[in-house]
Amino acid sequence: MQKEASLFKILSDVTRLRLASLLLANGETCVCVLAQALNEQDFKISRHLGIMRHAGIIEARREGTWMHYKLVEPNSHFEKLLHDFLHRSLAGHPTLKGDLERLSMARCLKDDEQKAGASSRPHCTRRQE
Amino acid sequence: MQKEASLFKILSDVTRLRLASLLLANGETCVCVLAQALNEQDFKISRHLGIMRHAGIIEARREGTWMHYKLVEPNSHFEKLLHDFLHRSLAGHPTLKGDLERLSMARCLKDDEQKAGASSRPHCTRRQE
DNA sequence: TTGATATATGCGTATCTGTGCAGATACACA
DNA sequence: TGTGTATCTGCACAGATACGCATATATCAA
Repeated sequence: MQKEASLFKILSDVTRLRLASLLLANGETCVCVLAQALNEQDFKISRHLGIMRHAGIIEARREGTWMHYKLVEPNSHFEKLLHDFLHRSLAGHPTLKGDLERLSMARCLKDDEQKAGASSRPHCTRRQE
Repeated sequence: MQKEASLFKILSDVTRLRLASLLLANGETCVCVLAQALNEQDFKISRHLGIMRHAGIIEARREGTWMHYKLVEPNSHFEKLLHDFLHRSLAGHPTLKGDLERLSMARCLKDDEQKAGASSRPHCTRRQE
């Protein structure tokens, strides 16, 4: 039962739980977007994503300088039910709603460059864009 | 979302996850029975029960020298779904089956007294007894 | 190659966590 | 009151964890 306990440990940190909720609700998402959605430092998000990735619950896809993360498809009865549980129990959670709100306005470029260049460079691709 | 993460932290320890599974499957249970079911030292079980009790997920009832613990009735949507999830995902788990097997044979008295006195003293009450 | 952007990681630190042991506490009974 | 059983807890220790900072790596474009 150590495997199940380890999965709970991954979700026992608020930052990771918010990340898991976001990836569950938004699908594959870029690191910079996740950092802005959670309003946290890039390196902090990156570190937690690394922990989740090492645990095998998310996977990464590189696209240029951007890294996109998404939840791994459940490969056990327990993981399948865990996904369902998270989806049902956290949908509509105030924290998740706030994170999704910030996510919808997130851009990869720094703010000053956005104001100056007006998107002369490409943004990282996001779902539904 | 800190509250939800804290609940996951409670379940992130194997001993506590096994205890939660047992209480979910067996209902109110005595400490000595839980210790024998998990094949662990009494004080270790007691400490983890204390952590779970302090977290508000289990409650205690004293009966003489015996303490009986059971899961608190879920008082939120999240907790309700969590109970359902644990019930569905861990039912039939090999670890839980083994723990339930030992639980069914557990007695409160020390082994030597059992052999000698042949149950001249009462056992702690258990479900379905 | 140089510079810029995005992401990851090594390190030191402060804090938390689980464990085992010894001892304390609570209760029942004589 | 004293003894025995069941349960809990103070303590020290080893190991894990999250954090912030600085730096490293990877990729692209000029």
